[in-house]
Amino acid sequence: MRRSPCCSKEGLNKGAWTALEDKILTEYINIHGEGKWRHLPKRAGLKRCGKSCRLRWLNYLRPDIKRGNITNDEEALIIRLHSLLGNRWSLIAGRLPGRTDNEIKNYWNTNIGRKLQNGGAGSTLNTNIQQDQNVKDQEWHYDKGSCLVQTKATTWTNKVTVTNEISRHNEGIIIKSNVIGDNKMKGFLLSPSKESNNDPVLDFMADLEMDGNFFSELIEMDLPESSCQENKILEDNGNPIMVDKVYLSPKSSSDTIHYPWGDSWYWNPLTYVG
DNA sequence: AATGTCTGCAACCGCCGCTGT
DNA sequence: AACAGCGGCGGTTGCAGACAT
Repeated sequence: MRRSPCCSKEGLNKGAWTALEDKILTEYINIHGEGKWRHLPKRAGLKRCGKSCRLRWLNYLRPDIKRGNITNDEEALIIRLHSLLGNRWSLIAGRLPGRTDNEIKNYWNTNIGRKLQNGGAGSTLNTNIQQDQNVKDQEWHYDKGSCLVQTKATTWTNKVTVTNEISRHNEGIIIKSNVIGDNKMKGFLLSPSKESNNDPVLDFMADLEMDGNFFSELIEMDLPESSCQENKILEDNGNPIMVDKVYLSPKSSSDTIHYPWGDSWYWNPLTYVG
């Protein structure tokens, strides 16, 4: 059954907002707060759809909106996050304070996407973008269960508990992890290779079988405050484990997985937390 | 100067998940 | 369990200004 429109379209203004409309909306929200978008236009005296009011507020009028061009750092982060999350603009925007999903989406479509299309000789692409071009050139196996990035946003806040059992073996440390919640992840992070043991920070090989949401949601996890420091993730008993690098490998040697980030993937999840 | 084309981005649209009944 | 309302999301559109001819 088809839903009715969010509000009657009869007699409503459309298109660009006027300064007066902005003023009315801003003053109303400053007094009454956000939410109740459906009823807001009538109560505020605006001839606008509730959705339109919400969009205008979130993308333009909100006081914490950051104006100005996207910086190089922000662009690099967008590219990196996009390689992880795909077109989940709201999640990406959530990692860029003051930026909106609409702004990032527009920026991607008009700048980065175009650069990627033109990527190659003479372009000003930085390394990240060139890597992303390589990503595009690779075949993804979206639909074969091998891709870890989903395109649909989900909300998964405060539902997640990561427990780690650490056992030391001759070959190093094995961390068994599981995520308790609606999303399932099972797997383990293997010890650093012997070759990398010069690094005081552990390199882990990951052999993971997990829900496709896991990585994107891991970014969203509310880790304990202390876990955000010095690349530490807390064990159950509260002792920190140093985790700096995670590499992924196919679940079995027979799998042929082309990860978007290349054959192996460097990721410091705590970069994005807190 | 006039006209056509391109670009950036604000805004709209339709779909979806969550929640309350 | 089924339904409806709401908020949120991503894709797309359309317009205004910039730029090219």
